[in-house]
Amino acid sequence: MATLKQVAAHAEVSVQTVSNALNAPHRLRPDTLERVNRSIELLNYRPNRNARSLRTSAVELIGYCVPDWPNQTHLVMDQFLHALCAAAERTGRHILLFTAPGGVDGMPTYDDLHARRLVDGFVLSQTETHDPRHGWLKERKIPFVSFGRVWKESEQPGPWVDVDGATGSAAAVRHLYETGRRRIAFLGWPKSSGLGEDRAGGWRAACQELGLPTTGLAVRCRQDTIEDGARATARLLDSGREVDGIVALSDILALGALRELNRRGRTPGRDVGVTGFDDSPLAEVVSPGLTSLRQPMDEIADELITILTGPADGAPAECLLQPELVIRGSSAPG
Amino acid sequence: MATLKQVAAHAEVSVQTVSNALNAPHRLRPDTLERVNRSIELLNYRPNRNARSLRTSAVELIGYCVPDWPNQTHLVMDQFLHALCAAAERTGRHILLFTAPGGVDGMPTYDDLHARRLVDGFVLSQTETHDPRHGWLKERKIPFVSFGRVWKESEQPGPWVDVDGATGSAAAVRHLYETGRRRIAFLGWPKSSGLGEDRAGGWRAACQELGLPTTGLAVRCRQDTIEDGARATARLLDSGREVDGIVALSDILALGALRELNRRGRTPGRDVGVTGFDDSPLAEVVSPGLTSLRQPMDEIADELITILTGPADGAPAECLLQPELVIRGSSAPG
DNA sequence: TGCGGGTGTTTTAACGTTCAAAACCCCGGT
DNA sequence: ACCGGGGTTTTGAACGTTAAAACACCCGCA
Repeated sequence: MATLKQVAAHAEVSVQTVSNALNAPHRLRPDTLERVNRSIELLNYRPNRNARSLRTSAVELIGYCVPDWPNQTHLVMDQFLHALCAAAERTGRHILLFTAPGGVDGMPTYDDLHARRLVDGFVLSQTETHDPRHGWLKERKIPFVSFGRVWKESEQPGPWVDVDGATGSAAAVRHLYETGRRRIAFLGWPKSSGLGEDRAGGWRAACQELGLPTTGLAVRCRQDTIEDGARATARLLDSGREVDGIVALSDILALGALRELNRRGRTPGRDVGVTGFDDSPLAEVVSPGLTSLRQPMDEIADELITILTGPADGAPAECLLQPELVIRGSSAPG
Repeated sequence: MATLKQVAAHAEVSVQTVSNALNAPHRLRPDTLERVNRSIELLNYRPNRNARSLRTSAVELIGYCVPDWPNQTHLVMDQFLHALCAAAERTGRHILLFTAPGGVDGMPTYDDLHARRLVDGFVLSQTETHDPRHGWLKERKIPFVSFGRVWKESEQPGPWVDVDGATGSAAAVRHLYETGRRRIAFLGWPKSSGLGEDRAGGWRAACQELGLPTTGLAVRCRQDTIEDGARATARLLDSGREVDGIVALSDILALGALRELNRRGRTPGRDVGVTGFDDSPLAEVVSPGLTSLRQPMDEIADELITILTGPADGAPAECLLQPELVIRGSSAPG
């Protein structure tokens, strides 16, 4: 494996000159640059990242804790990781994966990775209500950025990127309205979920704006399963409220709605419009296709990396992105 | 951030002694060790991994290329990544993610990561028939191990870990047999898929062993979608072959089967037994639950890491693990 | 002719660690 | 008193890179 020294010897210049050829080529005379580059090429030289990091004390690695998947099935995690990776690479960085216990118990792991200089900073996701990780990291001045807001805090402890769930479900409501629906229900999670309340709020606001009823039309599911989604849908249909549209807080719940509708011989799309959230791979693969709100993963990842690697000046960066309604058969005009 | 030097000064020993306290404590007199450890603790010292790697030229990082998800929905990728991470950490290593073009076009990326000493080696997955990556890496003596065999090669170009698909689907067949099924069909992929043929072979062998018919009972789906699975199931049911069991090559195809059965008013489990493959999160979340073959992710990950980080002696290690049949409602006795 | 000011290149030192070898210490045996 | 030797600690050098200072050279100008 060639080193700077060998390249320098071959090109008959000093080591530093070769280093400059790579990091500050404008400093070299064109002919020297040319000669050095030829030697680099010829010897197939690749800078040793460890030596570089040791000297500059920047490892260009970003830590991401791969979650434990206790309750939620996170169907878009692969999309997220791919986007995050790609975004990191666009800035010459990479993603380092690790595992850690949830909540505050995992923080020593974060600290350790940072202290031993395995990573420069962290991207957090799976943010939970009152998530303690943000405050902990901020206190210790460990660089991080969060995908997802810390709900129920007066002040966000650090920079974040998030998707506007309220506007998203409002868009879903308006879309169903445009396809002729007038009694649009909401399938959600327990009130303790900040993310859930955000999306529920959008549904309610849009309904009120359009003069649609909301009373008795919001149902909460304990778990994010097809089963619970189906049960909630059954309750709605049995309530006699003539529901003709369902905005679900997740694709999984929406699948439950589709199943229950099918079971009762009502055709999703034609009889009842249904929308999901996240545009997981499933949305495309079921039939009829599930109308869903796509999270703009590439933008999210780009913003995360930009914020994390940008100048760490004063005010923490905050970025709210809009989801995109992907229309499929489940919301076809009735 | 404390360094060896500072710890040494504090403990009034040489730098090397502190290093030894960490890497070869048996060389120190107990009282010295004690004193050094106290200083380490007090100064909250953490060894700098970059300096260490520079000296020892081992980075303890393993590269994993996060796939592009063109066609297949890889629902168990998160499980795999979590297991891989955990296994790596058990040996003091970590996983570094990166993206690369598919096939041979991506190889320069692998080479680069290795040459610049960002990783020690690679874990490959998503192995395809005639996958060129294995040969390429082997030729250049870049350490790697593959999750998945390279199908259709006389000789496997390098170490691998894989799950025994043949035995897996045979187990599914036997299970359906035990629950009273006698006409068991197979939902598969095109013949070009090595993995598909492996699983199909197991189904055929088990049926023959049990004296069950197979003619006309294997159906191939172009794509791994619920839609295609449903269509294939429809064809089977229309063929007049009195199918009472379906072994599907993937959970997605199995979901298609469940849907088609429901559509025709036939209850999965009671009327027709259905099994899937991979035990993806969906299997648990649908109703009735989908009987499926769980890949032993923790074992797989452990073997991958063991092989990759073990002694690189002569014969390439090969390891075939058994999937586990997870029984749920979709195969309840009729 | 000598001097200031670029421009391009080299020298020196350092980043934090580990390896190899040398030095030191203490003890028992001659 | 001297030597040998095992256990413990220190010394010196090296891993491959970059920042900063030093140097050499050329040019224009007084």
